[in-house]
Amino acid sequence: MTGATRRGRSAQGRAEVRRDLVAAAVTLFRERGYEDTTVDDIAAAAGVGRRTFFRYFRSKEDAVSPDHETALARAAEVFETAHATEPAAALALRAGETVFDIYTDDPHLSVERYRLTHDVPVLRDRESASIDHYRRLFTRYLRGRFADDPDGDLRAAVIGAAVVAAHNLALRAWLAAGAPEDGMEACRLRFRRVAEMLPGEPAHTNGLHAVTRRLEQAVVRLERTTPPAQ
Amino acid sequence: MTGATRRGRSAQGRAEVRRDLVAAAVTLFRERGYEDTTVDDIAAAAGVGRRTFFRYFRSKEDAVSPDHETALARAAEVFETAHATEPAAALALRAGETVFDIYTDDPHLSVERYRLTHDVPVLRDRESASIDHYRRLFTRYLRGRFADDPDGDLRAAVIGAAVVAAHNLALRAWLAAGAPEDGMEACRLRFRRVAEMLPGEPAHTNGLHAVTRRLEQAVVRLERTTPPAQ
DNA sequence: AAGCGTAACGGCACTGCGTGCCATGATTCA
DNA sequence: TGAATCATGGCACGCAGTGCCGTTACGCTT
Repeated sequence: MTGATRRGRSAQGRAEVRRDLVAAAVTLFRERGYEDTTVDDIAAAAGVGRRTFFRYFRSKEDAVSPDHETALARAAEVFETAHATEPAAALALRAGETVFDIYTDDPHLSVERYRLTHDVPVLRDRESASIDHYRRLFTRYLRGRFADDPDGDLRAAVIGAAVVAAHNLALRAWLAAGAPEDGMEACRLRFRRVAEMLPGEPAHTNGLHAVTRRLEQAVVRLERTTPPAQ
Repeated sequence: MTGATRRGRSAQGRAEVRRDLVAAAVTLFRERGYEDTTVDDIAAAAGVGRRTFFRYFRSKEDAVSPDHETALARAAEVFETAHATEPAAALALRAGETVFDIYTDDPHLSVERYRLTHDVPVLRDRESASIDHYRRLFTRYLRGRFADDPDGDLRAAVIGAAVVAAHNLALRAWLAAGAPEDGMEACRLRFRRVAEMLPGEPAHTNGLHAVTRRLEQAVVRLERTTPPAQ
């Protein structure tokens, strides 16, 4: 298919060109290296003009992780449409799922992207910045939730950073293992374990110790008067 | 001072040129905007050639935060020379101090830099990547510490991300307030409060939940057979 | 004091990214 | 069939970053 025959394509054609460009970029980056691959090379490999490449991607780096904006928007939608009574932890899980979806769509391509972002410093830094967008989004939401707490800002920052880091750890472990189909459940479980490590509600955390003490005393008191059942 | 008279300067001269370039860059970025300022403009404002700019900074962005490598190296030295018995929290505080030092050296310039990284998306993303270097450094160290723990990786990721986020929150709050001299102590205190929100030793944390569960079950069991005391 | 090696500099040319502009060809709709 | 629209390719341009080279100032030796 020459460039001429591709002119004036439909929306379906656009999606196809986009896929071709991503595939060409990822392949060339891994074969020749990121720095030694020019946009001309990518465009030529995909059978389009150089100018067209920049109509699909804002930059050369964008061809590696072009779905970031979409994923971020979806995650933002989760927070915006969330009911105020939904626990923050559950919300984080739901938002995390929307991000997972982006990767499970095409596991093989996701692994290639992961390797690139792992090996090429420029792409690694770019991904750090992308991930920080999620952190900011989540932290901003939490800050609103914790507005009444005395250390609300700090709690929001800590929990936001921790959850995003855990999400990323789980995701990267899955990708590093080659993104096996039966590994996504372990990935999800791993992500969920972050909840155990988070500081709970301040009143709740402090209360937890108090409750523990109170229960211990109650048990001691009761067991002193009554033999345990069974 | 013309370019000709500046040739063949000493090491002291180099530091001076470096300062001039940073000052020129920060000033111009804030006056005309980052995108509308070229490297030629910066070099001309500092009285040196364009080629010389790139002998002092790897990129245009580097002129805004040129001390990142130094700060990262100092923080790394803290971890490398740390004794194995020093608590991780104390270590984080010490490493955080070395980073604070970079900013307290020239508070006014630090504020200008903060505003730039706050306003210009490109610089913001770049700073996200820089901060992530600290996170990776700290997380890597913690992973070694928690190597024996079952969820060591996750704990390292969570604590590393949380501590760096807290450090950044405190630092940015201080900078946003104009970096007052008497505000650094509040900044330090704020940073230290992160320790209260961190997950403790896994045995401790899990134990707390386990104890709670066990006690609750005991109470239910006992209350089923015996009317509550009092 | 003269000479020499070194270090820093400025200028030039080049590659490559990203963008504005415009003509061209395909598609869709009236 | 003709007009409007959309996507494309090509061209030119500005700017970032790099390699190369000639030049100049400094420090050190003799």
